[in-house]
Amino acid sequence: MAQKKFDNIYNILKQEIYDGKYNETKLLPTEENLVKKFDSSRNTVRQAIKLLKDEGVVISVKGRGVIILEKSNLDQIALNFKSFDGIKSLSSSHPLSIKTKVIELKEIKVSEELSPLISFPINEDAFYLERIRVINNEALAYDISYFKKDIVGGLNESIAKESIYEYIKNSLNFKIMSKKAILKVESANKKDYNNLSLNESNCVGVIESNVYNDFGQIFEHTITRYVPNRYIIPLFEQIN
Amino acid sequence: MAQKKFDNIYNILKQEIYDGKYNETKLLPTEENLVKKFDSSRNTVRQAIKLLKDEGVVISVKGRGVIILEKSNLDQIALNFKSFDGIKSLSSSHPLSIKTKVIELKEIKVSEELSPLISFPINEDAFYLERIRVINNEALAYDISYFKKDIVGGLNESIAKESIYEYIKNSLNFKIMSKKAILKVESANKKDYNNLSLNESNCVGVIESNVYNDFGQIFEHTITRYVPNRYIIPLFEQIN
DNA sequence: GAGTGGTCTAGACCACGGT
DNA sequence: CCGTGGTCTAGACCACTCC
Repeated sequence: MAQKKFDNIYNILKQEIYDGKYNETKLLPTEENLVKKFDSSRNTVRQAIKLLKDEGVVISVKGRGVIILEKSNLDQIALNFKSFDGIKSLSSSHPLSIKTKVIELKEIKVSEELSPLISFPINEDAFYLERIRVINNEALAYDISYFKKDIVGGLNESIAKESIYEYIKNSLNFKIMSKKAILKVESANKKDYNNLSLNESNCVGVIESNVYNDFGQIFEHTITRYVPNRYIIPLFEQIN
Repeated sequence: MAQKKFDNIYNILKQEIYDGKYNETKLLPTEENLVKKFDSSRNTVRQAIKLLKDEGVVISVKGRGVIILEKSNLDQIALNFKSFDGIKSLSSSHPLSIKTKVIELKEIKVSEELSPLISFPINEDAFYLERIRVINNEALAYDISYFKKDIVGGLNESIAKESIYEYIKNSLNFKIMSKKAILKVESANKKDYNNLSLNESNCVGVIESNVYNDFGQIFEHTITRYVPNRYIIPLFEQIN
């Protein structure tokens, strides 16, 4: 399943936790015991534990041990949230018919005013792309995206209609490495009323994000605006 | 400043990056060179780099190096976002007058219906607390919180009016370790209209969170509902 | 092929929690 | 006091990038 040793240990421990193997103590075996159990070094065991910590499954407390977190109702909701650009549709009980409608795709030069808003240099050649996400015949979200032309090369409507990320993964010689975003609730504007199935609502959720490639360059800036009551975004925070 | 060696290295590197020392290459020195520079082991250097990665300052690519991320307009906004329960007020140009108004504080027994909603066991003794956050005379957010009585002990109105977290930190024998949350946009309900300065808006942002102590126990469940156009929540995601 | 970060090992001492 | 996780060292080999 996993060739990396610490990844393998991580998976086994996660499964064992899930199966309730440590329910009595609510503690993982000590690192020393895990070293023996998996015939590995302590560093490797600690890497596996790090993964569990990052995921919110355990915390480790010096002098006490590695403690399994109590179950939360938020866990289930936040599970496999990868479905739709990091935000998860609430209507996932039925198989979704997700359609992407391309409203506009054009080439632009980044203006002085636009530049600070999207973190692209002035005069950069870019694609401007506007898309609506229609789920089960409701327009639940739309995106305004900017892509740097010199990084993504050629974009056309058929690529934009399918997955641009698939296109990047399969056809381009860089990788998508990280994403910075902020999240807001805003009053709806004219475009929102035109594009979205807002019903009586007069607000939208807004996610504004920059996406980086494996050279540390921003190649995409996207503003996603989505209707209320349909999406959730999972968060996890470690204190200290 | 920092007694931990890797913390010290992290701070120095972050400052150097900020000062533009590596602007030409957009690369940190190789790990081997950092080992020499800081007279440390490679593991220690890698821990420092790990901190920079977690913070979205660099990415590391095998065979290429540790790459400094291009600056994003979202960085500045997301900076020091610790101000208000993890969400940052947009009106931070002036010093804020944040007041907390306690609406209700009572002891309850968790019912069968409530239990799955807040991840507290049925019949658990808990405090129910309702508070409004008034910022510059506007009611911008309110919280409904549940605290496990056997963990937080005694809560009273004067504690609730000030910071409960300060009370925990100073007076109780456990630590706050992690927080799981989800974020939604919802239509406003009656309570929202009563409690918040919604103006014309008919939606609210909702953050629902569980907070853990250093025994892995959930001791708090809070639902925060806040007005549109006033808050942002920063997000950061590493791919792979 | 040379240089990079990723993984892994086998030790050591320290700080903290619980007894 | 003992056992725990936190930090740190000094090495090794591998997978990947780039020339």
